[in-house]
Amino acid sequence: MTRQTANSNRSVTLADVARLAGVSIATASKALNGRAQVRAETRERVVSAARQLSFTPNALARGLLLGRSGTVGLVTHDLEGRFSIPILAGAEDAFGAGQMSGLLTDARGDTIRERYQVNALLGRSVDGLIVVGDKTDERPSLGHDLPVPVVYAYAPSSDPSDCSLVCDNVGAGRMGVEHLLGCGRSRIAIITGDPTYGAAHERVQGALAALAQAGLELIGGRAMYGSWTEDWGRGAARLLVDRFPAVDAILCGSDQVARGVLDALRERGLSVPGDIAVVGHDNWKVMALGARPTLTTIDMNLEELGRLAATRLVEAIDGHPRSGRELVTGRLITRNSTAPQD
Amino acid sequence: MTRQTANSNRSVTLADVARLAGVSIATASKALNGRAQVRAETRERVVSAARQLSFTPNALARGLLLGRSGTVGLVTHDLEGRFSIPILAGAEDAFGAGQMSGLLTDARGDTIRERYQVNALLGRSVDGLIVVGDKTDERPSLGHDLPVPVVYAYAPSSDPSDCSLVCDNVGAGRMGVEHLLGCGRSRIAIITGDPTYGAAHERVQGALAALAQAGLELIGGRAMYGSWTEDWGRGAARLLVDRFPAVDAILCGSDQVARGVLDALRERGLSVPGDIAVVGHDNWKVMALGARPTLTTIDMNLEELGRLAATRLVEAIDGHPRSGRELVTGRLITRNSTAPQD
DNA sequence: GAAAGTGCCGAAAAGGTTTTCTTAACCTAC
DNA sequence: GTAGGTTAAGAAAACCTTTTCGGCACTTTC
Repeated sequence: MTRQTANSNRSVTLADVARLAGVSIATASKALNGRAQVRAETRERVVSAARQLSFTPNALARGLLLGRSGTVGLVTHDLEGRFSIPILAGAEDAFGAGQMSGLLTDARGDTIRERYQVNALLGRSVDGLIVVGDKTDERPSLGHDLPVPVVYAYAPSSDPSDCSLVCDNVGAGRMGVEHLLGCGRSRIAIITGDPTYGAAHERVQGALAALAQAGLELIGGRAMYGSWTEDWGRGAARLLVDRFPAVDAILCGSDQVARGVLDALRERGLSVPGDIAVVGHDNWKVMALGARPTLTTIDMNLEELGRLAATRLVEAIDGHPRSGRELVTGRLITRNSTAPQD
Repeated sequence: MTRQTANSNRSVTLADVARLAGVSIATASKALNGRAQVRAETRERVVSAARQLSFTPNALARGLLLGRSGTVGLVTHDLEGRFSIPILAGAEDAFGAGQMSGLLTDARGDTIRERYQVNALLGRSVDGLIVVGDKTDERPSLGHDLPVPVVYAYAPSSDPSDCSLVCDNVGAGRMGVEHLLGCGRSRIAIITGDPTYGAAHERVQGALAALAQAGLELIGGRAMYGSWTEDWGRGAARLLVDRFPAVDAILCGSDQVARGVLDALRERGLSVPGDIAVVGHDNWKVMALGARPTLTTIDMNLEELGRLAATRLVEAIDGHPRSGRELVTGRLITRNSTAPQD
């Protein structure tokens, strides 16, 4: 049995196109890729043959030859997808439709696993890597002996010569306080989350700076740290209003915490924002929109961060790497918890 | 300048391993792949050479040759990642570490985009496709003229000869009611979500069947449809307890709805589960655990669904396709909203 | 009319791996 | 000692595309 038996399940190759167009494989390739040395009429013939056969070039063969696969590896530690999915979406946008695909793997916070995944991805000849963390704290670098560029998103690399994209937590804290000041509040308290998270401290730091600039002090003297839960938000809010009834605004470390705070305030008979204004952090839609009143919060612009990460990666792949940490500023989303908008 | 100049950024190939081990490329390949015709001592030498050079086979070259790339395409419509991320995780588990990688693309609910993504994935020689929907309603089939098998997850294909994996919504409804009956409740009402979602109806259908079996009728005579929001849950719960004060249990269509229901009941001074027991649906952790009391709910076993989807896909790739719809049953997670567990 | 130049096209190599087929070496049995 | 058999290893083809380089045919220029 010879090889030219009809092989229906084999996909159409460039050779098929060339045969149909009556040219060589080389010419067909040049015609389809817009290379110069092809007569217009020939090119036309090839293109129409390709269309007729609905030819799709084999990305594997091309990748093997060029040493570029047109794929990037995405190593995520955030299985909830709260951070990595918007980042992936942004990356897809930045790469341009169909030009680049993302190989997504999940390392589940495990360094060994991460190393393993990176190797698997390198074996697939990815052109670059984006590492997405699950918190904004520094993480160890993957090192510089990798054959492809790496961009760290959300969690920056501890090595300042790596390229990292992070949220501007300090700026976010500042932004929250400035908004509250602009709403006429001056007795501001902070209820935030887990003190082992750098993000919690950074946001507080920014808030304190803004307060200091306005010549104000934090109600209670210090931020209240706990956990990133509604439960803690409720408990902390009760404690706060009992000890400092004069408080007129609460800046929260996350939307979950803010949600708990809002519930506790309502149960204490305090009106929001009448008596106390509340600002959250994350713009986690289901939380912020389900809250009563709907929650003013800071959106970290994760899609933008993702787009930027992808852009930086493409630049690096094209031979123009950057290094250092780049801050992505958030934006305030005003809703009813600071300024009723009926 | 010759080619053998140290080329540090070029990765180590099988030829390098073979040279170090003092064998031919063919032998090296056979040794590393566990083929038979290699002497044990030779194999040992090759393996240690490979380890020494930290050799990783080039997946592109292998894929090109075998016609299998070792990647599967994941087309998702659920950018929130609420469904697709657990499914991806399950798939990764099922494929086995590093054996298969998932090329994730997001079609954003757009059929044109989906078609485009599928073609891009096929160009990358994926071995199969998993299509993840964003709701449990039927979706159009991708057709049977694709060169690779397709498995539909969460949203089944409208073509019954496709292989689809779906949640057992009917069973979930039944499960919820049976749990409530077991807790001694008999005056059960249903507050669910958007009536344009088949899932809403199916869960109701299962619940009604279980009620009928117990010789009971639904309080209010019919399920209350609205939207998948807390707002609706609150409003519906108020309406319900005003009109039917005797109700002693509410089965909710989602955790978000349940959350609203719980809030409204608490504000009406009704105790949960003392006066009224509440069951949710989804086991969306932040919702269910943040609720007061914590929410008994039905987990749809999405990881399991994902694992199963991946398993079915691998089977199909290996030449053993299945067709038809396969139900994945959920499991009840009991928390304090039906049975206090202090 | 010959030499130089130009425009198009095709042959072939390269990229890294797997598999088939061939060869070489060694052993067993008569 | 030779024929036949068995085992281990290597040579080469195949997968599909891109690019370089060579060559052919035709045009221009003196």
